[in-house]
Amino acid sequence: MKEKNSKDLPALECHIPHLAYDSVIFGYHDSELHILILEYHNSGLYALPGGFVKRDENLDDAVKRGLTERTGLREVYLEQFSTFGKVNRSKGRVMKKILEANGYAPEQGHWLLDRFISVAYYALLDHSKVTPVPDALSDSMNWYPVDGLPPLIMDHKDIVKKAVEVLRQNLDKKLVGSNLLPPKFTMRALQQVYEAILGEKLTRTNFQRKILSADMVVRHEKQFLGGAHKAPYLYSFKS
Amino acid sequence: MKEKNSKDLPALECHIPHLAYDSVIFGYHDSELHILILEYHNSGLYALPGGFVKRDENLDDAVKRGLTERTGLREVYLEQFSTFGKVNRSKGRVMKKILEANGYAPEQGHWLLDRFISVAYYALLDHSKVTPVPDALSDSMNWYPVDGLPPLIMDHKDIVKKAVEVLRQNLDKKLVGSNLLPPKFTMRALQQVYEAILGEKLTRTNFQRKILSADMVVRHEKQFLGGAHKAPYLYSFKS
DNA sequence: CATAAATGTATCATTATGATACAATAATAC
DNA sequence: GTATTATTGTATCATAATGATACATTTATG
Repeated sequence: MKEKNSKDLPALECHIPHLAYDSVIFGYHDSELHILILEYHNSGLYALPGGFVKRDENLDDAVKRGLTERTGLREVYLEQFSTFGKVNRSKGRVMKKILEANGYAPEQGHWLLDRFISVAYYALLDHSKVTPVPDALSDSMNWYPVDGLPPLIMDHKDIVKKAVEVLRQNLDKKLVGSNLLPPKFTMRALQQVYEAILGEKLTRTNFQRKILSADMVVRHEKQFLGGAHKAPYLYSFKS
Repeated sequence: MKEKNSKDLPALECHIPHLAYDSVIFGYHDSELHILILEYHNSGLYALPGGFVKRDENLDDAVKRGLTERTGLREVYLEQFSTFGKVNRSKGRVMKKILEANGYAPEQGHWLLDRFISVAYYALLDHSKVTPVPDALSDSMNWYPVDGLPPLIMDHKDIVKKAVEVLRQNLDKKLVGSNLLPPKFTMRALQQVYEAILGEKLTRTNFQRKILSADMVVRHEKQFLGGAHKAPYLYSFKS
């Protein structure tokens, strides 16, 4: 493979050095919570989708920009949850391997091989609306169940772990369910989302009582399709 | 005043550019929650104590280092709570004014006048153990009640607001009280800490029941001093 | 020694939560 | 058509958590 010029890589002049972001992008399908994971070209390395912050760009906007590029979606629910700043979290070695596997030969001291502090965000989105777009260095970006992730580079496993913890904590405070489901859904679907996030079974009747008494959903017409049983109502989130 | 040489300022070579931290240092006294605030020399400007991260230093360690320098304490309870990254949060103007008021004349484009992303931490400590040490640019560092802060530079007011929100959320999950009080304390003192943090009155008897049933404190001997009333027990936190 | 002030505990009412029961109903099998 | 089955929506009971109140206790003061 012909060596590519480093000029095709993100340029230091445009970006804040030593600063990156990583996104834990949650989606729900098949009764499981999933995350989007990048696979880098020719390297067998897996990572969270992330990126860099432009010098004249708000941190939040950089993350939104990356998210839109990778998923095709705008207006995604996004929350910053932690910043990872250990010296040894950055591995110049790993980054070099990824770049070389893509045909680049970054010179010694290239800014992408430096130490990076990473601000971590999680996103919640409707799995069915996403068309994953891998970045320039990656073969593919695919959904993996949270409990069945491939080995990830650097500290990305820790980042995911923390994201899940924070998501669980926020489950009752924020409208988590509303962002992972289509606009209308059954009570059963919502319960399965909660169970997937919490990793435990909930009692159906008490869950229903809790959701209804929390006054967070409105009830719509009944849904008549497939299932030898009473038709469930459809619900949607308020506001 | 003779102009000082910029070489006395923190050097770019040693530090990660565009990255800072700010600390919201909580202490409790006089039934109120207080924060340590710096007053810069000759400028009438007030700010949270903060600093920069060395190129070979863990982010957490940089914050601990700064905290020890400002308070004289080691082993302080410290928690990262948010990272502030808006482009317009940094004000080169303000930083320039502070430096000039200290006799420095930073050249155009000096790194301290750049845009900064700031990782915010809060600390909890025993007010009586602290000896505040202002930094090189500051006249003084003093305790201010959270509800009576002077006007702060840049977005420091937002940082404090967020810190208080997170502290309130964490109040029941983490051992907040144990870090703001001396090792032994009365139930009344603990209740006052809770009330100061939450900004609301609690029912004494129910608070006592809650703390005792949470199994977080051990009871010691009674305290016989000052007060025309039944002597209270002293308690201390477990673990 | 009576008083005032605050403490430690008990108890009642109310609310929230967990567990169980049961009628209603849409698709399927016959 | 009719019985069957799986799931839904709701009600209800028991238990736990929380809020409100009562009261005896005890320490310094006058």
